[in-house]
Amino acid sequence: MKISAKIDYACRALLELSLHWPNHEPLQVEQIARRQQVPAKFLTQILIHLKQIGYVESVRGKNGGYLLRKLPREIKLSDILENFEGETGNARDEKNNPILSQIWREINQEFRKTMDKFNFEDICSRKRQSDNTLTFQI
Amino acid sequence: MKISAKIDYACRALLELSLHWPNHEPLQVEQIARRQQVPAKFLTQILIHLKQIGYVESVRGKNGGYLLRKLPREIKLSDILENFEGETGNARDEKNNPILSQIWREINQEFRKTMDKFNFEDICSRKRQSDNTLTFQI
DNA sequence: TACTAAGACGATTAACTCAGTAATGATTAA
DNA sequence: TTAATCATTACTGAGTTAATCGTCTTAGTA
Repeated sequence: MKISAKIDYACRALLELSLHWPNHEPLQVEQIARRQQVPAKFLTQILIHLKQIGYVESVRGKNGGYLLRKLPREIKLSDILENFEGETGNARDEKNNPILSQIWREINQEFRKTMDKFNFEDICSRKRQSDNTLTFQI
Repeated sequence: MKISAKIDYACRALLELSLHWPNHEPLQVEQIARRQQVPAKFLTQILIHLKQIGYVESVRGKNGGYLLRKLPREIKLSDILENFEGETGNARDEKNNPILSQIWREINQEFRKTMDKFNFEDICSRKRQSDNTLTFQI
């Protein structure tokens, strides 16, 4: 079970934007990239994709940047994974080996259920909580 | 969640060998390939890998072929996935984003638990049962 | 015992995807 | 008008995937 850099980065960007929310000032690619240690140029591409699938909006020109287009609570990890990975099933053995095929489907469903449990409001809470803990420890 | 051709084919081969078990005649790559509709030469590589990680054994020379080296019940989908995918985690953000990192770990655990449920004895039963059903339907 | 065909073995390759860079264009606030 | 910023396209190198080719082993046999 591998999480590609792209998906990982997309989630980091959404986390950063969620932490920023509900502030209406757009957040620049450069800033997100710096805070989350992601290559900025690469992140640009990812944000464009996130925009196309409706999770963020962009403000062009000076003082532009990105903003969430949904409530953090409405964005789930499963959505992102599916949108970035494309088709989740494998049609390869649909015809030839229906049993295995069925098993992959069952596994996929379970997987999706797990991913559904994580939305960005919760992830933000966890982040804030862990930051507090850290502060106290220092 | 994508299942690569390699993993899919590996599972098909193991299914075929499990169905053949406990017969001690080795099963030829050519046969497995034909029955499961897998490119034979490619399957060879996969079987070599399965041999290296101890799931099958080979008999060389004429009348050679492959045999299971474990009981079907002892082979779980999770084993195969892990052995073929290599490392399951992503160390990318371990340092920078421990929260996301932790979440990926939790998801991975769930995933593993799901995959643990499937062993090849059960898959064989399902296969045999479905074949029977088909026969009755015809 | 030397030969031959069946069949495993392992190196190699072609195509593709992933991760990232670079260059250039379009848009807007100041 | 200019500087900041997103948008778009093309490119590249590394790594992976899917598949092939040629070689080595072995059983059977004349």
